[in-house]
Amino acid sequence: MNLLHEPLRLSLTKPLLNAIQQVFKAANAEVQVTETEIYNQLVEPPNTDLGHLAFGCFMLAKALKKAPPMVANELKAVLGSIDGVASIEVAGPYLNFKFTALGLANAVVKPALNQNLFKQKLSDKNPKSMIEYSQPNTHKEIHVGHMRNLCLGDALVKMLRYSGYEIISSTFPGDVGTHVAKCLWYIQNHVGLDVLAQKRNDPNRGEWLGQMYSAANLKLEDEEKTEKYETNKKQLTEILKQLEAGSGAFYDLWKETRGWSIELMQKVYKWAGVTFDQWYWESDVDADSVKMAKKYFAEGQLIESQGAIGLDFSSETLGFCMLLKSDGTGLYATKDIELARRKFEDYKIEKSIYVVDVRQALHFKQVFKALEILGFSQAKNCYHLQYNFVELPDGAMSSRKGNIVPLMDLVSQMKNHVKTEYLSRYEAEWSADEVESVSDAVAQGAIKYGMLRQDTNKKIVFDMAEWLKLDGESGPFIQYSYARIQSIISKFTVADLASFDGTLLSHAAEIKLMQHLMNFNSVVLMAAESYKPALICTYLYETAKKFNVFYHECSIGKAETEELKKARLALASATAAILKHGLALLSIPVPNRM
RNA sequence: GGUUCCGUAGCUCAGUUGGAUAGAGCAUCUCCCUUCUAAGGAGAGGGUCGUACGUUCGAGUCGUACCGGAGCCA
Repeated sequence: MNLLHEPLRLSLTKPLLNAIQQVFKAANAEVQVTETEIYNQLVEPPNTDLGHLAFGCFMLAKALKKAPPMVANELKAVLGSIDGVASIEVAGPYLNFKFTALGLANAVVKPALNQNLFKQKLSDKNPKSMIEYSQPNTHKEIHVGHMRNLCLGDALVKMLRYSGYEIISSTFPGDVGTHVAKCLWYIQNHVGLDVLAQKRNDPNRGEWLGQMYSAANLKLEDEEKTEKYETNKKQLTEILKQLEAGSGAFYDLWKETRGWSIELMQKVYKWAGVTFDQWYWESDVDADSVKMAKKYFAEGQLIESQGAIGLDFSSETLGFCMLLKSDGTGLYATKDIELARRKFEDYKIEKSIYVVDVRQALHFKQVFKALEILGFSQAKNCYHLQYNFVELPDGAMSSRKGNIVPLMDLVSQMKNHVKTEYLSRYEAEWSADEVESVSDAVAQGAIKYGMLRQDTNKKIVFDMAEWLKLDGESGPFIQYSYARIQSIISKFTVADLASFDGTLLSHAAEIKLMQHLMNFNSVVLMAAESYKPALICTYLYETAKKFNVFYHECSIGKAETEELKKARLALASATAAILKHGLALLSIPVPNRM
């Protein structure tokens, strides 16, 4: 299925296959096992003292009708020596392999130094895919909850591209709907257009708009049971009518203020380092989606039920998927079907991934089912990557209720915290520009790592005080290790690093580090194909931890010989390269010092 | 009521697709800066993997039922 790409695992598969064939032949048994299967069954032992890779003999034992330890012994007897392997030990049902320092160094330190490690194509099946993520609404403020979506989508795009997939990234902001009407209604009736005019020159006009939206909701809720209710409702309906008609004072106001929100989105995307290949707008698919639904109804592909038009999936426990309300207007599902059609046609994609929170699970099941019924063969390759939401210690976040933490607030608090707590000691030494850029890089590390480290199906409780703690398992921990390596590299320059002697890297800390480094591409591929950026977070954290042990136990500056110093420097540089490439997959930059 | 997800150390979470002695961080308690950045390292304590059956050589991982929490639908 997947290309074999990890050289040390690969070096064991053929000898193991030969040995297995011999053992089976001697037992007059039929053997059916491939190199790929052997490759996939090579696991890491619980600790490095046992070995660097292990092969469990359970399956073979079953086929041979013998006890696993016996099979392990038989295999060892016929295995002979393998290039780059220092020892083969039997431990119960396991065959444990230890590599030589040179074998490890050649397999991972060299290719990391010359960058070849990062140029491998990891997967041979790479359907052209689109990843849609970040669907913020205009006229609302972007908060920390949106960041989880942004980080997930962005990391997936980068991980899959790294693995060899052709990926188109897209975003689908919601720039129409009742939230827009509410916001404009509040400005018109409770703030005044003169205040709005002043806001034209405010660099934070996008944020202001979001605050107006929250204020609008509070006002409307307050007045819901008063005599003002009917008036408010009428006014909102009028605004919506103008927006739909595409003309009138509110339509002009919408066009202008929509731009303000888009500015805010772009500010956030720029900070996060995110770019989209394609921007789809809800306002753009809106009208066409209704036309499309009417056409399908005319063709007899949809059914009518109590005045509404749609598809009945109740036999599949998906309920009724409404596409046209009795007043002839469309719904979210209508738009998503039209949007999906455009994605298929515009880009000829085979696979379509949606990064949207778990609350939309039923919605996407219905949409994918509808696409299938309507004859889109790509429907079976539509995938909803659902993640659990971010909430505050006192409950769910909601722009409607106004209890949100605006993303840019978190960013500025984080940057200030980094400056005052950590960077102040460099004030005399560093330029203001460097303090600024390093604090920003660390803030990105803290926020993005924090959003990605947890599995997608677990919710994140956002507590500002907790997020500002930057020790232990965190993005900055990894960045810190990287910065230390850069510091060493700049201090001890060695000519012709690539010619280091790998046999010298025999210290336990060096072996453990290399043994871990060799898994980089395997972890990235697994993370990419299972849509789990958290796997890369854990891997990089472990890498930094193992480097720190090496750092404390194996001095580079005080190495006994120049050759050993060179070899350790090569290992440190290779580690830095892996940390940098790994963090880049999570869109986290690395500072040269911090 | 139907349906999906979650339940692992005091707290927040990992657990390589069923394998070796269940691991990290935070918090608590000890050590280590005249040595390449202490945002670091070494060590200690802390577990009935929600409960009960079942599947098998083997279950935190798979199945069934129940308990508790969350989401969506009606």
